[in-house]
Order: sequence, then C-alpha cells, then structure tokens
Amino acid sequence: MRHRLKDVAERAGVSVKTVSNVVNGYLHVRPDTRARVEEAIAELNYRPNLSARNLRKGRTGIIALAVPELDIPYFAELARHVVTAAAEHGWTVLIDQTGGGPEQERKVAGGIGDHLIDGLILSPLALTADDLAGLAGIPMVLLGERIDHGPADHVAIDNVAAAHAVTTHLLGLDRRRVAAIGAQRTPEGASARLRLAGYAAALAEAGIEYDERLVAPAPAWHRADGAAAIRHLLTSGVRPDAVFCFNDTLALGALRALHEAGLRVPEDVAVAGFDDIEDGRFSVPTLTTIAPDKERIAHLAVDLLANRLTGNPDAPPQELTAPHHLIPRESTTP
Amino acid sequence: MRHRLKDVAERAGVSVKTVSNVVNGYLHVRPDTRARVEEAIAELNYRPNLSARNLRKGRTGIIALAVPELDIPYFAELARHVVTAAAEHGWTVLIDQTGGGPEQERKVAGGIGDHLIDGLILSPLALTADDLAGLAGIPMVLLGERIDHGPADHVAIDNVAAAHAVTTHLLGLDRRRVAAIGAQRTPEGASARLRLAGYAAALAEAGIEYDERLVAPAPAWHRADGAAAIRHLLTSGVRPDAVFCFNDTLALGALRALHEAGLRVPEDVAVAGFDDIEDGRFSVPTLTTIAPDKERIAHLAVDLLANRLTGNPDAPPQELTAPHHLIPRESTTP
DNA sequence: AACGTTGCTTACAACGTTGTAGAAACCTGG
DNA sequence: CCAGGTTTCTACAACGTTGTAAGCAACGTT
Repeated sequence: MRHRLKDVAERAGVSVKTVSNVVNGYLHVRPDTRARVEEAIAELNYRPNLSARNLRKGRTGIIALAVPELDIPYFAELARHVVTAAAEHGWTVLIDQTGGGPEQERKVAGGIGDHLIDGLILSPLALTADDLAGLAGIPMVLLGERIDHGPADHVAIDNVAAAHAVTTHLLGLDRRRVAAIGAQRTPEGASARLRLAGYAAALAEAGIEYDERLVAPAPAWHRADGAAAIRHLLTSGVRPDAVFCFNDTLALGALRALHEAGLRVPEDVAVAGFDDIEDGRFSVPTLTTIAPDKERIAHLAVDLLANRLTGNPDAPPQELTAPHHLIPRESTTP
Repeated sequence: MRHRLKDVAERAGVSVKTVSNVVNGYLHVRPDTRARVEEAIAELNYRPNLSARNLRKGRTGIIALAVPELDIPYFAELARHVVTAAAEHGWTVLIDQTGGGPEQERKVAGGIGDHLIDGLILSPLALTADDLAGLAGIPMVLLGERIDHGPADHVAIDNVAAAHAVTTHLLGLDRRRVAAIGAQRTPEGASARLRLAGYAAALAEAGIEYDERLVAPAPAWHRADGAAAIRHLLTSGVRPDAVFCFNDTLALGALRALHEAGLRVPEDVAVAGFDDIEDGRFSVPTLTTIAPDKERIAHLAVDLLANRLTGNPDAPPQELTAPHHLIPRESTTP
C-alpha cells in the first residue's frame, strides 16, 4: 500500500535517483522522462518517507513551539501566528506543552526526542540562562521575559514601558489608589517584576506614593487568581479605585470578583489588563489592555530561527523588541 | 558535538549493538558492561537519532492532533487533554491547525509529510466520509459530529440528547420563547444540525411550536457571531426570553450583545451555551452550559488509536460516545 | 570428558533517501 | 567528423539505527 522510490523507478523504467531528482525538482531531467516519472508517482500515490529523507539530510523540516499552557488564550493565539509564519518557510510546527516545569522545559530544550526538530521557539517559565547554557541544544529562540540576554535569540516587548503606559492611563482618569495584581517574588516571575517596575515608575512620576498594600500577589495568572486577589484587596482596608492586572485572564477574574462584590466597573473601580486576548473584546465590560503585536512576535521568532538554520549558526544572540500599544475600552472609559 | 551509537561504543569498548541493547533496555547485558556503556552515554550526552530509529522501525512515536482552530478555547482545552493522554503511551503529539478548510484537512489526513506520524486524531469540519475513504491514510480517529459511521473510529458526545437537556432546562424556567443561535445549513454544520434537532425535540415535547424566527444562523461560532445573532433577533420582532447558543463562545458574544441592548441576564433573557470552556466559569454572569467530558474524549480517542497501532489495524470502525452533563449557572438561574 | 543450555556479545544487512562521481548521450563549432 | 562542453542519467555509498543469526564463554548435567 505504501510505495518507495524504488517502486516508482521500476514502474517508470528509470533509476531510483532519477525519481529522487524529479521529486526534488532537479533541473536537468528530460521533459518526457519527468512526465513518465510523475505519472508513475501519481499512479502509486507515492509520498516520500520523511524519516529517511531526514536521516540523509540531517534536517527534519519541523520546528517546535513550546509554551507553558495551551489553554491560556495568549499562548493559543501566539501559536496560531507561529504556525502561519512557519508555513512561509515550509516548516511544520510541533506544538508542545511544558506546563512551566523545569524538568519538562529542560527536556524540550534538549531537543525533544533529539534530531527530530530543527529548531525550537521556547517560552520558558522555569528555565534559567544558566540551565540553557549547559544544554548543547539546538537552535533556539526564546520568548517572554524569563531569560534576558541569555545564550539564545530573544523576542519580547518592552514590559516596563507597557506597564508604565497602562498605569499612566489609569492615573490619567484621576484614580489615585491604583492597585497592581499579579506580583510574584519567585524567580519565575520575571514578567511580574518588569510590569511591577513599570507600575512603580509611573506612580513615582505622578508623585504618588507606592503602597505595599495595593500590590496583590498571584501565584499563577489564571482567572481564579485574579478573582482571589480582588477579594483579598477588598478586605485589606485600602479600597482601590483602579486595578492594573498583569495579564488579561487575571483581569477577567477581577471583573468577575468585583461584580460579585457589587462594585461597578469602571465607575467604582477601573480595570486594565495585559495581552489583548479575544475574551477581553467581548467581556462585560470590555477590557482595557496592552496589545503586544503577537503576529510580529511570531514572525520575528520564526525569522530568527531561519537565520540560525540557514545563515550563520554562531552569530551572537540577538535581542529583539516587538511593538505594543494601549487599547482603552469600557473597563476604564465608559 | 552530536554523538552516535558508534561513538559511545568506541568509548565503552563494546559493539554498536550492545550500546543499542543498553539504550533499549535489553535484558541480557552484564551489569558491568551496562554500567560502562551508561557511563559513556552520560559522558557524551548521547541522544538517539529518532529519524534513524524511525526509519528502521517504521514507527515515529508521534501522533498528530488536527483541529480547525487552536484559539477556539474548546480545542485548546481538548488539546491539553490529548497531550496528557498520549504521554501515557509514550507518544509525542504534533498539534496541527487545519483552519477547517478541505484542502488542509485532506493534506493532514493524507499523513502530513507522510511517514512522519503514526496516527491522527482529526476533528474535521470540511471533510466528508467519502473524502476519507479515498485516502489510503494512516490510522485515524475522528472527533466531533461531521463524520458519523465513516471509515474510521469516531468519538463524540450525544449532541441531540445534550441539546435536548439544555432546552428542557430553559423551558423548565417557564421560558416560552426559547431562541437557538448557531444554526447552519451548510454541510459542514453537522453539530449545528444535531443540536438543532435536540432543541426542536424538546420544544415539541413541551408542546411549544417551533418558530422559525427564533432560530438564528451563525456562519462561524465565534463571539462576534453570537453578538451579531442577538442583535438580529432583537430587531426581528419576536423578543426571546431565553437563548440556547450552540457553543460557549457564541453565548459569550450573546451575553455581551444583550448587555449592550440593556437586557438583564437571566431576568429578561436566560442564556445557555455548550462546551464548558473556562471563560464561562468567570463571565458576568457565569454561563450555564453543557460540559462534554473532554478528558474522556481525549482518552477514548488516544486509546482507539493505540488499538489500531498495536492491535488489529483492520478491525471495523468503532463509534464511541463520551458522557456530558448540564451545568446550571447564573445565566439561567440567578 | 563430552554434551547441551544459557547468558552475553557481535557482525552484518536492511530501513528509504540523497550526495558524489562518473558514464553515456547529446550538442556545438571548427 | 572530431574535440570539448553540456545535459541526462545511473551506480554506489552513506546517514544512524535495530533485527537476525550466529559466535563464544561459562555453566551444570550425564
């Protein structure tokens, strides 16, 4: 049922290599030979065996995208863009879920069943630059804030500037008790640290004192964590009049918890998020957020990988910044 | 930098095959030989070349999951469960996005760069049973409602019963003008047809006349379509007092549009969805929905594939039904 | 002491493909 | 009609792995 070059060759009455040449679009094949071979290919429904081709060529045509969780909307949306961008290079994308654990991330960075993938786009949560340096590793592009100026190419947005912009937006609405949700003290919380820094800088610029009690930690950045953080803030004595959530799912959880507490958004409390996931465009109220250019991020990452693979594999690691912009919606401006 | 069995063999002073035996856990290897080999493996950081192994064994250890869109939450959540279930069999999952187009789906069903994957779990939108029959194809499991009793194993939930249950729930709240959102007349709309049938059956059982004007079509099942359908219904003259949306994203869009129209949910209009995506647990109001057992679906699909691969590949196609249940939340019961 | 049995190890071939090198056929211009 | 080049095709080896069959010890049994 499954045919090989040899079968096609016999049927077309040529050598195996000639069939291979036809399949690979080699130029010097006589038109009638080519036609005969193509006919045989069609008749047998021949498809090349990628394992064999890869073994021979040392390339698989597959790149992997490894993200902590697929059902976090931001990563799902990003994945879609990466698949599209990779298709332009003729690559298939193997999408992998690390769960954010160091063990799984290390395994992925080591190459998944080695030799299977040509390159990796990794969004690390647990892994450090040192971990990576220790891995012989395949060509790799890092996403997100966890590892900066590490041993591999890196694409991110300017988190400090973005957080600064959101906070300034909230302050511009005459809010004075702007809370922040999503702080993390763990080493994994690199994004949290940068966003907190932008938040603090904006407060300082506006001459408002940084109030520890308005900064709510969140172990993960899921909806439930956002809701829990709001409940915590509301019982802590200092009622905020605005909340900057470090991502959109936190913000959606916050909206929910504020609703449960009988507070109106944005009249009583303005809410802003980060990521611009689709949910935020349809929530009640719609969600003010920072929109990172996901398509751009995906393209930059894929192109960096392409450079490593086809160009100079030993060029020094590059640090690229993708654009972002603030999208004000109902949750801050009715 | 990258080593082969041969390198390990030389270092350990044994034959290539002995190293292979150690790697594959072959029993009859003397403990000291094994130790020496393992030491060499560790020193060289040897990792087997999967392309070569696959070429030799005819198996790749990769299965593919092909879904229409990754950033539809239902598919993202399903993907997570499939990855988990496949890991129990030692398989890596290559996740693929078809976009729901016939061309891409056919390509995937043909085996993605052939010989690369051992099996496929496909959630078809465009492909028909006849299309599939024509494809020589790899072992395959179908998900969803598009193809029923086709040439491959199939896992789905009882859509008619589920739709019947939701509709009955709405009728039980003394609603009499229950609308349905998501109808599709295209051949791709198999889910829509079944859910509409369940809806109609429940109405008939309650002695309520089926009103064409309360059935709103939706070209796709995204949030925007749900919102548009509500706007359409509200201008059509027959104001519904309940809405059964054929999936949760439609329902979230509907919630949004009802809010914009100044209608209260559930007081003025009760809303129910289908899929139990995470968003629905945090929306305002939270969303009544049908929860298909996604974990079970994933497990059944992976196990069916395992049977094809390791058991009888020519067994007649199986039709399995996964359980579902109704989860009443605020959008119907305040 | 010769025997079969068992445990451990190895040489070889094969999986299906493509790069290399070269042979055969075909041109071109003198 | 031949030298020199170009086009077209082919045989062979190699990519790294594992299955097969067979070799070699060491053992206990007769």
